[in-house]
Amino acid sequence: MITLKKLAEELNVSISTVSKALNDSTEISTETINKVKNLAEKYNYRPNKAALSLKSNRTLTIGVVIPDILNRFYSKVLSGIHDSADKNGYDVITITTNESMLKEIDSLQILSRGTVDGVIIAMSEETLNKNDYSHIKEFTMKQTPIVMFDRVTDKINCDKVIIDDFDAIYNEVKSLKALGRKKIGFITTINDLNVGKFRANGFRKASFDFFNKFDKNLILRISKNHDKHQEIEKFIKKNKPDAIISADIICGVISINIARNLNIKIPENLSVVGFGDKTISEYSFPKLTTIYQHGKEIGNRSVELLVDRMNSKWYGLNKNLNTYTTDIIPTLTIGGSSK
Amino acid sequence: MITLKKLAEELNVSISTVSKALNDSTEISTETINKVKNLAEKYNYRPNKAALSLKSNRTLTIGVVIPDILNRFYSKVLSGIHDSADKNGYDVITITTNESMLKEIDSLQILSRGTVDGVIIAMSEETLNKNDYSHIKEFTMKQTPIVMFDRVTDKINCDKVIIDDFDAIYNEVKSLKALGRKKIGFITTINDLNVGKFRANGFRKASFDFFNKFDKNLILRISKNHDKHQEIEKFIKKNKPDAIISADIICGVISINIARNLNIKIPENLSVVGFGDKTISEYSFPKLTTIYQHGKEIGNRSVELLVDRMNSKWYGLNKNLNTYTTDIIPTLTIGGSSK
DNA sequence: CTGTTAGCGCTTTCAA
DNA sequence: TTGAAAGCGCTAACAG
Repeated sequence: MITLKKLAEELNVSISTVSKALNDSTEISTETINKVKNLAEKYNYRPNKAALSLKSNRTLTIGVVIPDILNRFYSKVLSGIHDSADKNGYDVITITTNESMLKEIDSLQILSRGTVDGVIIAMSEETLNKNDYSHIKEFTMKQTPIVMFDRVTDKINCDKVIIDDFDAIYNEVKSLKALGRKKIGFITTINDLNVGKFRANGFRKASFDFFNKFDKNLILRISKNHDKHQEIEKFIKKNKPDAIISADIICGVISINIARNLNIKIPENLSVVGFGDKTISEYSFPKLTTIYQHGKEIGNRSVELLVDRMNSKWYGLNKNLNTYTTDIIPTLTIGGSSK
Repeated sequence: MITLKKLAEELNVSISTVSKALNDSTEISTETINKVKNLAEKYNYRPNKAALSLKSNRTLTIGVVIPDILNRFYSKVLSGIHDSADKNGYDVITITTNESMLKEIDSLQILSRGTVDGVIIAMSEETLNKNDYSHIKEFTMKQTPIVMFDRVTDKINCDKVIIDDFDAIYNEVKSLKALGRKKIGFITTINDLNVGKFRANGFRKASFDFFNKFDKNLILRISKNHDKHQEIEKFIKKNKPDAIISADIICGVISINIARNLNIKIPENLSVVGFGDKTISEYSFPKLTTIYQHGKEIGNRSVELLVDRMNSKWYGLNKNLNTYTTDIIPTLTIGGSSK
């Protein structure tokens, strides 16, 4: 590897002169600059990244933690992440968890070594199931910005990117009807931003269109501070739906667990369709794959949010933004439509 | 970020003591070791990766350069790469070229900054088309080991992983026959390792099975030092096949170019099926997607070869291995079967 | 305009 | 058994 030192030696100047020359410092004469640049060019000199990050405390690399790279949805998101990261001059280091919480913990450890400037993560199913986000929480205590997408939780305060798609829910209802399902329940979580509002609207419209009626009771809205498990159990016992659409993946997973505990046969007597990715739909019958139109966009947005955050931190704006953003854009909604 | 320095200050010992303690040096007393380790544990200390690589000249990261992450084949390979890299303690940094040679050149530049210990690459279509591998060649001049897979070329001396699958060719012939093709040509390149031998066998057997005959003339074997363009042009003019199966992607691309120059309508009058990935099959009609069974395995093998190479380099075995391997395993064949 | 120096976090001689 | 110091490649404050 060709270094500043070698260039300096060959030119009989000091290392700092070379460094400054390559960075177009006004301190250096044009003549020297040219001399240096020519030699650098000749040897195809590239500054060592490790040295740079050690010095600058920036790696210009972002870390991505996803459950599965073969999942179409995640690979689309990843593709979007790559594009945007590239545009912003960041490298991408990807780790897959295979839905394992242990691996996820590991991954965050690996990325906590000054390897990356920021992290984009979709949590593993195991993490969601165990409802234990301590490792993520711990990570957020450090200085490294983190953005969650798709598999998110209220328990963690950070930027989030989720989808909220009217059409998808609408079509989901249509498909379930076509499959003979008659009593479809819809579960959504309420938060300050009315996330899931568009989805609920999609559900309502579909109910009218395909069942000629809309039963308010078939929508379960769970408030932030309520116990999801309890609410969902009550909901299932009371309404006995033969299909459940969950506006987020967490409630989907919970629904499945509860139904199993209640000895309801899945998928024979209850289809559960999660509005997340393939993981959930694997449990439903027949297998329904929610089609995401917005994978790339989610990736793009995640990077943008992360870059913003990293820049704020870098330029010392953290104080201002930390409180600011946590309240204002904890969740970014994509693809919502209010038709 | 918690550093050795901070630990040292808090414990009132020197930095080097802390370093040694954490590395279980026999120089340090058990008592001190425990003290240090406890504090490190408490603060969840992780050694800074940049510092480590600067010092050790190893990054424990491998770079992957692929045309497209959304291509099923490449994502499978990538998945295999991830698994193996993880097992070997390497991080993975991925860059996609979108089939652009410029982007590929860029990618190699990025990875030439001491960012990675080794590179796994499948070249872009543009690179293959232009038949210009100077950037790869240049890269191999540096110290960083490189492994090519799928999209390979004889022009570069390095470890390679390609597929050589009897069944796939066999089925390809079957499909083409089913589509009404009557005169199927097979193009393969010959090298010392008889790569493509299994494929040729697959073709021969399929010819007998599906056409009840095997016309030797319909196999074109191109020797290393022959001009592919010329040979293929001659072959097409002489045999006028209505379908061509190319054992490697390069000949596939070349065939298409030549056919176009000859005003042969693709895909109406000539199907070209490349034995590589989707890129080629997009030009064939109807679109044939070669199904790869071995994506993950290719990824695994690539990493293994690379790790071997990196270790040899690291442990100073290069001299020995450099000559050795260039001759013996320039190409690794996977999935070959001689049924 | 150019050079010296310190320091980013870490390992590793060498000295105490 | 511990510490001081050098050095990996780079930048930047400070001196000349």
